[in-house]
Amino acid sequence: MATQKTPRIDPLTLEVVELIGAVVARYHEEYEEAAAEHALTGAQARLLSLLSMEPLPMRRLAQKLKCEPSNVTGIVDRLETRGLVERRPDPADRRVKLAAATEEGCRVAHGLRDSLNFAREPLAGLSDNERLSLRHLLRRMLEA
Amino acid sequence: MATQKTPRIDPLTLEVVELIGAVVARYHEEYEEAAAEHALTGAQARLLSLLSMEPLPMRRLAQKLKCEPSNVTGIVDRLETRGLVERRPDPADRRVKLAAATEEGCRVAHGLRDSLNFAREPLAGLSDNERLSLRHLLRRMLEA
DNA sequence: CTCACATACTTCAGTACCTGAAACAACCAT
DNA sequence: ATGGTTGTTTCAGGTACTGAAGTATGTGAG
Repeated sequence: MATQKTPRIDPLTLEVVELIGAVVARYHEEYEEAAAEHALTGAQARLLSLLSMEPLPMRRLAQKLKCEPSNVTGIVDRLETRGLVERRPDPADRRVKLAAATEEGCRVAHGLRDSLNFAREPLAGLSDNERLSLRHLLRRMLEA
Repeated sequence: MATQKTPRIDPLTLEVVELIGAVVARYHEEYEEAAAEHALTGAQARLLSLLSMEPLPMRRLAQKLKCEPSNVTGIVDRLETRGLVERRPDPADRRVKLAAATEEGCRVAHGLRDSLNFAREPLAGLSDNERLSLRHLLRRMLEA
């Protein structure tokens, strides 16, 4: 177990991994860029996007963002200061605070989604058939 | 221009974008996880991986990481404190400091690459033909 | 050669993000 | 009622990042 590292490096797999890395890098780049256009950080944009669908307790936000609840407090604080998010009491449980996007917050979230042109640009060059097989392959990768 | 947002949302494209988002999320998750196993942050892991190929001036590192040079100083500082990276003078230009992975740094970088199992797990379920067409599609996406 | 300008790196102040521990309030089971 | 659990916040500590200022070195025009 000591001498044999990366037993057989299938060159095809290696290249695919590299390509995925490139896609990931590009996706992130464009996401941060789109967020910055709306004066949001990446974390703020992700959180606001979640809230634009439905209000969520802080706890759930932390789970979805895969971080500690204490972290969410700060991000929501900053968004609340800017009037994009508000905290509402949960009628069913007085411990819980529901974070919800304000009307303005929803507008910003939609603008963000629209300017997230990673959708159009790189996918535009693909035919419908190519998109179909891409969908199939990505699904298979993710179900593993 | 006010009423008509996201003119026609091709559902197929939308789903593919969503799937790419999921792949990106998963990739990042696993990358950070692999880095953490070696007591590295994501930024440190990326920088160390670059240096494990060849020594680079701080300036080049900033370009590759798409951040300010002043930021690289701090990351290299932390890695240098742990003996994973060292600063060498550039014989050709005394202004330049070449950051280079130490022997220990190279070991950690290789360990990182090995434990980056996003390669094996999700791609393992794909046949060679599927990998080939995935490669083709990713290439086409990136060349745009 | 010298002077002005550009380049490479660092330092510093300021912000955001993130974690883990501790505090607090509210829920819930016994 | 009591004791344990859960949801949120606060705080301390650390990393990441930017932009401005500072230092040292290279370089080109005169």
